[in-house]
Amino acid sequence: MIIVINMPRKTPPHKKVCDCQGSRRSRRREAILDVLSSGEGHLSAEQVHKAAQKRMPGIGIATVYRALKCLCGCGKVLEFIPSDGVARYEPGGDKPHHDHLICTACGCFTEAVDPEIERLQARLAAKHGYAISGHRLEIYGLCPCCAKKK
Amino acid sequence: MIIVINMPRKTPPHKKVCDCQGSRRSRRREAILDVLSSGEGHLSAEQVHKAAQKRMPGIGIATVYRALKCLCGCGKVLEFIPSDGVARYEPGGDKPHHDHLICTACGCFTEAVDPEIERLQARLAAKHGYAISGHRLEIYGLCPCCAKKK
DNA sequence: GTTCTTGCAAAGGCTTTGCAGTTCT
DNA sequence: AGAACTGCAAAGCCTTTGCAAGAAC
Repeated sequence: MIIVINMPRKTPPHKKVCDCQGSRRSRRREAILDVLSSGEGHLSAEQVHKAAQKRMPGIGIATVYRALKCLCGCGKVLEFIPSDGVARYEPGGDKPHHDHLICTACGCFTEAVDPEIERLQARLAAKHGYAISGHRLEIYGLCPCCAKKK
Repeated sequence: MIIVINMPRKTPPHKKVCDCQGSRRSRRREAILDVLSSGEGHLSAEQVHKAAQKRMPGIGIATVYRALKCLCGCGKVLEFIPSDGVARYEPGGDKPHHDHLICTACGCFTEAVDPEIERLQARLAAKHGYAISGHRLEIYGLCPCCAKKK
């Protein structure tokens, strides 16, 4: 099974993010995790923040970012960064790997996976001498709803 | 043939970028295009700027960004945004579509393409009712050089 | 009491934009 | 002349960080 790995972002690795951190019970983190678990997924940090504020008024955006980093480190949340450069978050861990179909009209995300593609990716990597550790596939187009409207 | 399309970035579409613009002969734009054509490709805007300064001392970063946008609009340059969120540029137009293998150790880019994967992507999109307009595939791992070093 | 977490405000990195001056046609 | 291009500095967006206060263990 292939795990999606994002390119290293700006965060330098000298400041540990979630080795033993993120372990304390905290209402905000629980709220954030709850937002992602019960929500539609693929939320931006800002969207997570807004949703979390309904459950935890006063929660700050910095807390959201920090919690998301921790939760990503623990594997409880998955971060993925599409080509608009804005990170999206979804509940992780138990969820199997998947790629994304992204609607260029409404911006919605659909999860999809094709085992054959996964296999061929591994083959392609091997062909170029790469020791594959992850991948990211995004397919852009019109979702069924938006295609119908046109 | 599938063309890679990036998600819309922040630039709102009300300000036209390259309909009839970018047409004037300009030493800076020629320098920028030259950098990309003769260089190794996959350069960030900052790298393009640095290289362009050698040919055109005093050229500003804003000029580089504006020129790149124009050149992308004209198809002379391709922009692609990997998961670190920093745009990379490569000469476009005549070049056939390709995906990228990205080394997680040294950050180098390798171009690759597998027609079968392209086909399966189209199939996957169709299966979900998507009218596909583009895609982006990045495979992460250790490049042959870096793998050998470990 | 020690360590982790939080809010706020400030800063960071990449990119875009306003403006006045310059260059091209 | 008129439109496009340019450099500079300022601003924008998303994200991270320093700090002092608060909460968890």
